[in-house]
Amino acid sequence: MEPKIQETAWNPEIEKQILKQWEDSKIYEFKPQGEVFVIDTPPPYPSGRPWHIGAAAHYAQIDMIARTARMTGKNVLFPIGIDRNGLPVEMYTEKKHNIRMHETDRAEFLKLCSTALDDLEAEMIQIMKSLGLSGNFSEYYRTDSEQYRSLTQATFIELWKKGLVYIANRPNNYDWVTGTTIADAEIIYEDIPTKLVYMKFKIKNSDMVLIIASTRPELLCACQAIIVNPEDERYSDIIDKSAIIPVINREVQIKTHPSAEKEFGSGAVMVCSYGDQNDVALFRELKLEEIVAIGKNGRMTEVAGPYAGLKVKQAREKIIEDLQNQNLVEKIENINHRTPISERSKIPIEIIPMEEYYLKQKESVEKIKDLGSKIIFHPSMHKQILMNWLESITIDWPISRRRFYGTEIPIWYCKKCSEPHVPEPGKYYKPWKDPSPISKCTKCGATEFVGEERTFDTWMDSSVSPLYVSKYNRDNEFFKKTYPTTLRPQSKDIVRTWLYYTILRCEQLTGKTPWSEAWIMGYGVDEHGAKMSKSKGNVVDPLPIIQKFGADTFRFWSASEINLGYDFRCSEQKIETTKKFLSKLWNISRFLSGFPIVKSAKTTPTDNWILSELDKMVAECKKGFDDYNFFVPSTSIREFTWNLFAAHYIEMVKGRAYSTGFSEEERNAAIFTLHKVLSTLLLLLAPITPFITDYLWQTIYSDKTIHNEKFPQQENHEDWTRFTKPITEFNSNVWNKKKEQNLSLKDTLEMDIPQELQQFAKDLQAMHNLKS
RNA sequence: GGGUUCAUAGUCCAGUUGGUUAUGACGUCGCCCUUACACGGCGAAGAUCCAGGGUUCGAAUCCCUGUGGACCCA
Repeated sequence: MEPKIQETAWNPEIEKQILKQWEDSKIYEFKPQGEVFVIDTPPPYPSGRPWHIGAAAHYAQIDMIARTARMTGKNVLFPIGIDRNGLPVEMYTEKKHNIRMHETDRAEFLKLCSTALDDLEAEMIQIMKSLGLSGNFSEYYRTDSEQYRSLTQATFIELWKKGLVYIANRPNNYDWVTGTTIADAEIIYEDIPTKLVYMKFKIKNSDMVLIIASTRPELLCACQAIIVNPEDERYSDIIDKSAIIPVINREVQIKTHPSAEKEFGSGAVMVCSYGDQNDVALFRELKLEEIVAIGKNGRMTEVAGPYAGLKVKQAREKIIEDLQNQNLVEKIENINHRTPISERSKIPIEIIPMEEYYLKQKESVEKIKDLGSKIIFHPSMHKQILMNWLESITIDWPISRRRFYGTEIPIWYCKKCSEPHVPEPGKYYKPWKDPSPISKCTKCGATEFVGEERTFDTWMDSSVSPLYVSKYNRDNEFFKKTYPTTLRPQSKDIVRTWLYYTILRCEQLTGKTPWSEAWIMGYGVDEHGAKMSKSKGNVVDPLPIIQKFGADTFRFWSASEINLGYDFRCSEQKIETTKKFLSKLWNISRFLSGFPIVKSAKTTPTDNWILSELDKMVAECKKGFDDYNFFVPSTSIREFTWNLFAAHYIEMVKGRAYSTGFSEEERNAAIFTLHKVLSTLLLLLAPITPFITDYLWQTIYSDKTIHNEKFPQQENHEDWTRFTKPITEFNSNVWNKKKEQNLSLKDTLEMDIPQELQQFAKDLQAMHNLKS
């Protein structure tokens, strides 16, 4: 019989035809009936080229989850989305066009951002498709679409009406050159040479002088406390006493706090509003009253007295001069200070109190701990990241940003009394340019309004993704069937942000957890274990790799390289060697495709042995699939296929399958078993390598796709695995003997079969051409 | 500074509730066209299981201390 497969190697070009077949037959379409499985897919952010290979591997794995669920008989909703809100595209656009956001017309700037995103998005979608993702591409969503943004706004309005949003004046990172609050993510740190000034503070009612070192003497006027380490014996006498601020001549109290390092400067630290983030924390903790010494224009305010109106740097020089003139400086050291710099304007940021909107979260913490404890984490250890974060929440969530490319905060203020008004939910509002939908102020009755200009923190959008995919507020029937969703897959670095904020928001809106399971992945790092970055030049572009080796190779590499929750290494060489396994599978199939399909047979001991090993492997794989850990099935399938099935079983039954010296019944048993093993392997591999398995399945076993099949179940065979070791060792012995005697493998050899392997004797003799 | 996590051949990785000789792959070296596969087969070399201490009849595995790395937060 001619083999149905002729080619000697799998050709990844065939993937394109299979992809088209899947698309045409719509085999992955979601039906909201029966048991549903809803994935809250992370919408990737198109922040630049190339797309991170770790992200591509991540999506390959999410697809394996979707396919695993389908093969257990579930209807799977696997949405595809693109995240398009936020800072990176603004920075990308500024750089690309050499413009500044706040100096550009807002509508014009938004258009430039949108175009930039379109280009990057097109490439991402193409990669996702060619990876074979079985997601819903026909209605992929964008987080900057009218529909998505109106959901973000509607959920905000809902929370506003519940009284969960408030305005507060709190310290924020501020870039006075571009005139905007900036997020922590926009801050870079640089070592900048600066003067560390040792200043003399007099202790009240005493002759003692306390030396305090600071790089920010211009903030003396905003000093509200002095702290020393509680274990610092040098200062134990002056705790709770008052010191006189030099030049300013105001009293402040001396307190103890463990954050004062004995070794830095003199060990005593002045706490000013605000020199750095530590000051912010201390002001909050010690309940100090802030003094705003620096204005939004980057100049000293009136509280600075003679220094008012000077720029920070000028004020610093002037006050050092004055201190020296009054003999209040002990010494000045030139040091390199790790200084927070605004990434865009490259100037040191200032921390200035700003009025922003906050979403209440402190009062939800206990509720979220409770919900969080019920969510199943894969792997379970990463639940700890969430729990630790919940322990450390001390302030509410600032949600307003002075940015352009984000969802607008839907608020209009009365021109007369400034009362804020939110519109009716359901529409997408742009208060910075739309006419007010509010006609009359509810407080003073005035009829003129001014729109809010700020946008939301981008996590405000991202945190409603489960509500968006399950059509909250859009299709109640659909929502009831699909929410809470089943699974959130994401990477571990954003547990504290995306995962946490999603639980918070969904709890506030629906009272329920957004998903029952969370699947947390590590990062893709380079082949030496270092983080990939453009500046290091170690970024691996996934696109040429997928084109060169095919999606299945990439996917199998991803499955067998990534142990759930741990970081994984990306190297082209490793991906290349993975391809060999697909070759092996291909050639096994090619061999088997020459034999007829046998539905049942009376199996021999050799057959029972491999079927028993197969059964063990099926059980092993099931464990991995249940935990969405594809490392487990991919490695156990590879080992079984290569080291037992191909190396030993196929060799043992080749003679029998070709029927040389065996009965028809024995022959059928071999062919039956070969097909039984191969078809099981294809089904188990289908979620991991969907292309090659579908091709082989349709060539050998069926005229239908493999992707509507169910997983094979464990059959609880009689356990023959105790023979594995003796069989493989015996084969090895024979091969070694022939090698020692310089024999070819097909030459005859005189050798006895050991007693324990007697029941396999006929196959073994045929395999090695043994004579006893 | 707080937290999470990791440490096993040149490289990557497995190792269930402690139990004979520590798994597999890549790479290296040697031999081999054998009625699926040279993108293959067979064989070989290669490990103080990070260090120190403890528990135990017995530790890669459990406990403590330390060292080094990665990441998150401050």
